[in-house]
Amino acid sequence: MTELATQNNKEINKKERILDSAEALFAQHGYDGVTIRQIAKLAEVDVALANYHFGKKLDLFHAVFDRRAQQLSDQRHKLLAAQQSSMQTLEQVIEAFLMPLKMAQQTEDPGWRNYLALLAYVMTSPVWNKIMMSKFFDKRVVEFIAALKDIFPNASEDKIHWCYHYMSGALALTLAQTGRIDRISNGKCQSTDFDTAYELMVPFMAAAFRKVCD
Amino acid sequence: MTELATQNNKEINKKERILDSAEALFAQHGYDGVTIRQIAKLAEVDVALANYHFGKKLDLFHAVFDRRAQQLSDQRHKLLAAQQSSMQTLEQVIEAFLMPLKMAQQTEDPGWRNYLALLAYVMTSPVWNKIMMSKFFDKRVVEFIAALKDIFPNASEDKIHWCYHYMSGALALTLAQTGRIDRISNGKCQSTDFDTAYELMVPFMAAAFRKVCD
DNA sequence: GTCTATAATCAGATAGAC
DNA sequence: GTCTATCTGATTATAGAC
Repeated sequence: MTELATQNNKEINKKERILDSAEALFAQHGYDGVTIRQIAKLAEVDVALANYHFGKKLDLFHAVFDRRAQQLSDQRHKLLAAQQSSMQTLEQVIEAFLMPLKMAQQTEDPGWRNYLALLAYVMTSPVWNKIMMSKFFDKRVVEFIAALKDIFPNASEDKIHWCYHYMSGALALTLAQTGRIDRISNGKCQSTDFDTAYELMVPFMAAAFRKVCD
Repeated sequence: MTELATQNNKEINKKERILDSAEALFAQHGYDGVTIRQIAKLAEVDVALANYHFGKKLDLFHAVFDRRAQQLSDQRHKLLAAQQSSMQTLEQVIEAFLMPLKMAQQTEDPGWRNYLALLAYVMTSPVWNKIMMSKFFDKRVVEFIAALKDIFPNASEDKIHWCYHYMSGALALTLAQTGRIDRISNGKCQSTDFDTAYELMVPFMAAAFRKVCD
């Protein structure tokens, strides 16, 4: 747990430290697997401070989720809109959808990696998905689906949606960083190798979409 | 919560009812999101009974996970071994890998659907994945990867592993039944439509594997 | 803003009667 | 096997001093 607290955390203000620590712990153990006390301990602040700044535990969870969601969603929107204005290849549309995540995951800030693991948790949870994903992300997915419809004007909507579902699952597992690919491949591949993860995902998904939607 | 308890549950013995209820609740809310008391209430048994039969909460969780894991793993092994003995197409190998899940999810028994949602929870959790997936499932994945290596003898191992990773993610999200595809497609697709989910997944994944591994 | 102290609740686990 | 009762500890949340 201590290794999650970076040295320079000490310089950031306490409110941000609470968000960072909550982000890291919620991503690892889920909402119910984390206590305010654990968060406060990791953030090296008093237990009562989380409540003072964010109110109830559930409010803190939402605050953590929302903090980077807007930023991510905006970036996605911008890239997808830029694509839609001109004729684009399937690969470019998929890349535009994945780019913000790839960028976020490759940044120096470990907070972004924690956040994306949290996003994976929310995406795959039957409970949280319904509550949280419609706030920021569903809109962007609808835009992505629209771009796909332009590329596959003759495909049935069902097929496009199912294809997106498969891609979304592959993406979620990548964000989650479970370490399973490391284990199964005997260390030949790493969950943290995002370069490869995104590089291969684009042709993989493009070929798959074409097969089903063309 | 009450709707999860089926009428005929009343006839099954209490030990099984505890497992069934724990399975349903753990799948929905995760390990930490469920209390022994909730499980007992749903199973309509006394709180102390769970402890009597299964010991600690963590032991109960393992008991739930293990109950159907062996069965699933055996079926997968049988189908993959049958495939490997003769030359097979990529589609057939993928289908052999998915078949046991498809069958389980399509059965009348809602317990199997709950179990597969639990499996998705374990697969996507950084914590539980490391503890639980190696017990039964990693071995079968290695067999599946071996079959893929036969089909793509010239592909680098890394690429095969990453492709499997994407498929595994798509599968996990399907098992999780989050209801997101229903929401995004405005009800045109359903998370519970496993016929379509598996029917489209085979050509989708086959084309994707070929693109990356050929 | 920060911390101490505490209230109120609820968790897991078990002892012991039947 | 089953249930009642209870112990122990932890948790959220907050009131109030500084």
